[in-house]
Amino acid sequence: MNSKPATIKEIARRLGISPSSVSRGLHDHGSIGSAMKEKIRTVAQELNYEPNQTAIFLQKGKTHTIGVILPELSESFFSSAITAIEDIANKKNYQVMFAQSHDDEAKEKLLVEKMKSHRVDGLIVSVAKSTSSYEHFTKLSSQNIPVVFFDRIPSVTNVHSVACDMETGTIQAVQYLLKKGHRAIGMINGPSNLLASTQRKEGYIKAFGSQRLKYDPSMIVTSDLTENGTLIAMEQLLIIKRKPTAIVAFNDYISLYAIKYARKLGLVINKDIEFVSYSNLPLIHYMDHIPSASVEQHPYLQGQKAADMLMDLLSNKDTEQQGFYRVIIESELVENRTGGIL
Amino acid sequence: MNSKPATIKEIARRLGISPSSVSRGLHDHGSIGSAMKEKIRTVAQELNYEPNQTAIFLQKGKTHTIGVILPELSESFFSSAITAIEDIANKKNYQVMFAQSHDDEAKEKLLVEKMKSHRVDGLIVSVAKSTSSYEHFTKLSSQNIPVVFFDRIPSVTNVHSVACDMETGTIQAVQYLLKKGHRAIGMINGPSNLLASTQRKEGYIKAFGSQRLKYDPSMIVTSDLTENGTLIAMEQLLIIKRKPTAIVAFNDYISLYAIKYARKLGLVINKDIEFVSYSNLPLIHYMDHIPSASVEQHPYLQGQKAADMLMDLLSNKDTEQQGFYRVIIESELVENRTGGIL
DNA sequence: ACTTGCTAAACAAACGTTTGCGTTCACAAT
DNA sequence: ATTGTGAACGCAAACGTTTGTTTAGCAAGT
Repeated sequence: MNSKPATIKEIARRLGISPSSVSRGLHDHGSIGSAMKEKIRTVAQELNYEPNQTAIFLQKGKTHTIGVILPELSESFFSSAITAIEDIANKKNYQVMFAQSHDDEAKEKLLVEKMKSHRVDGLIVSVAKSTSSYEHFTKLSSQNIPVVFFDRIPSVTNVHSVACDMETGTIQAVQYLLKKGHRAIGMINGPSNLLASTQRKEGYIKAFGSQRLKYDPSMIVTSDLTENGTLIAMEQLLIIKRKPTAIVAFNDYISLYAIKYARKLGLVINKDIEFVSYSNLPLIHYMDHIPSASVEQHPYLQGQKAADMLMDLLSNKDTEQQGFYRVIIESELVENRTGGIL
Repeated sequence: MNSKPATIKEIARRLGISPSSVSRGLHDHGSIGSAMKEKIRTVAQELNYEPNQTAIFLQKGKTHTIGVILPELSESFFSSAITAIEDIANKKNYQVMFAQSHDDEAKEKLLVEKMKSHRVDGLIVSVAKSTSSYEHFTKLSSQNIPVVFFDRIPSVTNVHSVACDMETGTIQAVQYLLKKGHRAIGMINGPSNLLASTQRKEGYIKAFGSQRLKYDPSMIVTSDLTENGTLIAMEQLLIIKRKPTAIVAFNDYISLYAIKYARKLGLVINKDIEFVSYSNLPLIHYMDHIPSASVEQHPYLQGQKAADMLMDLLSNKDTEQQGFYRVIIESELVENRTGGIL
């Protein structure tokens, strides 16, 4: 009952043969008699033999484990993404070792060290908001441990990455509103140091351009992504003489904050003012007053691509690395159906 | 740049001493000269030495890794719980290897095997809904790999577990409604094979008993936890001559389905009918029409206790096991503030 | 009878570390 | 001069596996 797990050695001892023969017998590997092979198999069965992976890891120098570091599991974006990563990894017989940085750069660095010392074969990372330097990652790559970034990717170019292009989705979103007849379209954008903010702004401008309309720069305001910052942004928008009849919000949360504020002012959603945002959170489906459309960022797909990329890097580890993978996923506007009674 | 990571052997070679001395030097372990110790340390620094955990794992027979298997990461309950587990584990220098069963028993079994072959030191599990046999887990325990169950725990007694007692929370919930003057209180319960359902029913009955009131058995109906099943349950409740003025719903989702239905019938929430449920999901805080209170199940705390328990089992692995840990956390009613404008 | 060639198995080294047990040496105590 | 003591280190085994290199045995070809 409390016996140590069976080993190859034990099997060898029982059969009076050498461990190496047992190993070969179990692997169809080298030269081994089919009679003996059978015997080995049956004894292995009897003893309930399972290979000790730690020994194999040491021997092969691989752990068949990939590390995943991401900011917050409670964000549904990331829980979808990691589910995808897990699925792919499992399919390829890899295990996932994961940890959350909680958007703390120091913690992130610590985790990278831990992962390294656990000898993960590769790493998938979505960096913390506060992360400003990337040496801890480049150190990994230089030690031949591939790193793939996704969604929140460093602004440097010499890394492998998967990300979603917000520009196309934004163009779709604005065109969607234009087609509906809106002309005064506000945008609540995020902090300007984020690539995602730049892309949203670009998309906004291009959408207007594509219809040969010109846009009002004062219609683009910035929120620090808190509820309060969003209220301030809304005030800025609603002060404009030509009041916006539609607003593109940075994400669904921002949208909900803004909607709440608009309703407080007595505005009727989708009548006086319409919202479009990003993320397409599941919680939307339980609510009455929601953005009429949302730009989907495909978290599952991003996770999938990132995992595929890492798997590819791992299997071609020996062959000389040439350049860096850089996958861009197109974001995509989807219309929302409310889950409420309205 | 692309060099193999430094090893103890390499350090030993450079200093012309034996690997064992290096090991001791790095660990303050056995007898080692302080001068030599210094030299060892500096060389280790220079070479950027990091111990190869896989070798240590093999040598020590421990991986300092715990496995976590749970049904769905996208449920906020579980993402909180695993965050707690991760926090505790990290504090004790353990890494987390995790996987989702997606409520599929076959997948769960597979995962257990994978975890075992990766030689996790212990396992924390919240079992899949469909899981009916537990041999795959008992096999682990018998191999001296401790297993701790949390939240969804097997109905057998010879396991370690952490769970939340729904009865006390239910008593609080019903008493809360009684105190508010409600007398016709409905309950939408879950499938009767769940322990959690039994506890809810018991709590309901006890709460009435404690006020020397008697309850109407037809007030307790069952939902299969889908939206449609919940509508049927609502119909059953609203058919009763003495219509319920308040309803205790199995969880927040059920509550939201029920609220949606009630509103469709023109009922005004918290006036014509009041809801109380379980889970205390974050999404509640964004909505207008919500249960006025919710029974908190303390996912973070459950994860914490489960991790603590496992850590304890791991550190006392050698000492003979006597009995099983069984921690019960009291559920607790918390009043909700709406995040909407109402 | 002697090389060849083949199969089936053993041998041994290796992966990187830890650790019990020696060994050596210097020096103090007898 | 002998013994004891302790410090500082080396040796070697061990963890469980894989894998390149023998070796042994045996049948077939010359």
